[in-house]
This record gives sequence, structure tokens and C-alpha cells, in this order.
Amino acid sequence: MRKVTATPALNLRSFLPFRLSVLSNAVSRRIADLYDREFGLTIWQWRVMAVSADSPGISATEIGQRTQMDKVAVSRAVAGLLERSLLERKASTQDGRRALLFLSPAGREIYEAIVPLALAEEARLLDVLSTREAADLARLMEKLAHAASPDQALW
Amino acid sequence: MRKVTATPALNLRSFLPFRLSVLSNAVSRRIADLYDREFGLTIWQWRVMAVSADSPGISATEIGQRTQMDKVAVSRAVAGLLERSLLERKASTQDGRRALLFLSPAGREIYEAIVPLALAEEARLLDVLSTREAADLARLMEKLAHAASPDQALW
DNA sequence: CAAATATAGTTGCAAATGTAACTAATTTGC
DNA sequence: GCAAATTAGTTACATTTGCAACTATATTTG
Repeated sequence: MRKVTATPALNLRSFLPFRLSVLSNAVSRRIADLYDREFGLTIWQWRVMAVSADSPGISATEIGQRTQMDKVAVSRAVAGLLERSLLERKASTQDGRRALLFLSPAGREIYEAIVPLALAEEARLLDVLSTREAADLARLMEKLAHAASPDQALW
Repeated sequence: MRKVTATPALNLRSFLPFRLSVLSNAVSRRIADLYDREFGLTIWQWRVMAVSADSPGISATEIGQRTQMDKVAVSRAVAGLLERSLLERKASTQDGRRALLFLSPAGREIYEAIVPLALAEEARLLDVLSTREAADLARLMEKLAHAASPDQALW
């Protein structure tokens, strides 16, 4: 009797990591275009602005934790925003290493202009799902996030 | 009566494009580590190998279409694989511009070693979902893919 | 309280990536 | 059947990214 060693099939098109990557890139590209075209911002600058708006006085390290950016990426995004005076920085009085970050008035203005556009873009995507489906998706992604990175909360 | 202009809330943590990006990165990182650590392959080299295994004699352009890689990325991944003799290339007799790509025996050997590991990694993720949930996820991602990129099939 | 260790953030350098220009082969349209 | 336009794939250059080393401040420990 001949031994048959079947190679298990791997079809890229149905391989979850591949699909996730392609979908995420397609979605990101659309909104990155939006931020860049309209406001000259990178995705990372936008993320920094978003958490700074949410938590004025946040530090770069905390931004990194919340946004899953590494500290170099945060540092560079912050530098770009300071350069354009969209962000303001004060040294912490308790800890001279930390810098507290705040949106400047100009930064807040841009932030408030972007928010509705970003939400509209998200809504455009979610429009193809029912309320129930959108909730399911969030729940399933939550589970996957936990499986992919058990030790740390991803968001 | 004072006019109140409420800024709509945007919480990064619940913003779909952000979540997708973070989840996709977490998943990709795990499997990229696998390909790299064990076999010295990049994700793009792995993708090229996967479609070459599936469709021997495929061209670089077709690989790009199937994997959503741009042609420069394909060209570089192919160059790296040729360099290591994991891939073989013949000119097409019908069209002198096209190059037909095949896994070499060594390439096939590596491919067959990776497949079970990649599938195991995928299974490890999908383990946290029921069969039903996994099917739902695939369906929801399909819908989003269509919404994100209406003109072209993403996979 | 001084030395060692840890943390916040930046900088420099190498590798990866994207864009545009290019070569070579093919197809189109007159 | 030949000039113009198109397509496959590579190369060159600029930009982005990731990692390690660095500076400066804070904390720990003996």
C-alpha cells in the first residue's frame, strides 16, 4: 500500500490573516487619503490628535499605549504636529521627563472638521451591515483581538 | 437661546478603521514572525510562494492581482526567492514580456513545511469562535470588503 | 545620599516601501 | 506593416519605518 502524504490546502483567498490584512489596507487607504488630501495629516498624526482631543494633557507614552503606536512613531507624529502648531506641549511639573500634550486651538479646529468626515466614512462602510451585524462584527473582532494578543488589550 | 454646536464624539477605540488596523497588525505580526524566524521569508515572499504553489506558471502581474501587492513588491519578493532558488522562472513562449513562475523543489519543500504551521496559527485564532461565528465573520468581512472597494474584488 | 537602574522621549542609521521613470516586448490603429 | 500606444517587469530615487543608541530625568537600593 502506497503512503499518501497529502499537503493540506492553503488557499490564500480564504486565509484569515491575509483577508484581514487586505481588508484593513483597503479601509485604511480610503481614510488615509481623506486625512492627507484634506488636511495634510498622516494616519499617525490623526491618531495622536484623536487621543489628545479625548484626553488633554496625555503624554507621548500613554498615546503609544492607546493607539498601538511605538514611541518613535508617536514622537515623529507629535513633532510634525508641533511643527504645524496643531499641538502644544508643556513639561510636567511632577516629572520632568514627561511632556503633556494638548491640541492647540488650530488643532482643535482641524480635529472638529475631521471628526464628521471620519464618522461618515465609517458609516459608509457600516451601512452595508445591519445594526445586528455591526454589533456581531465588533464582538467577533474583540474575540480575535484577545486570541491574537492574549496578554494585552488591543484597544 | 444659545446655539450649542456639539462636536460629535469619535472614540478611537471603537472606530472601525482603527480596530481593523490594530487587529490586522496583531495577527500579521504573529505570522510574519513565524515565516521569518523559521524560514527567513517576508510576508510578501510567502504570499508569492502560496499563489505559485496554487497556480504553477503564474506571472508576476497575476500574482499582484491575487495578493493585492503592487508590481514592485512582487518583483522584489520574486527576486529574493529566485536568489535563494526557491522559485524558478521561464519566459513565456507566447509573450516574451511575461515570466512564468514555479516553485522549485526546494521551494515546494519549504512551502509544505509552512502550510501546516500557518493553518495551525489560523486555527488557533479561529478556535475562539464557533463554526457559526467564523462563517459570520467571513460573511461580514466580505460585505465590508465590497463596501471599502466596490469596483474590485479584494480576494 | 551616591551609584545603579529604569523610564520618557529623541536622534541616527539601516532596511523597507512607494512613486516614477525606464527597458523590452506586444498590441492597436491607420 | 509601421508608428503609437499598452503592458510586463525592473531600476533608481525619495520617503517612511523600525531598531538601537543616546540624553535627560526619576526611582530604587544598599
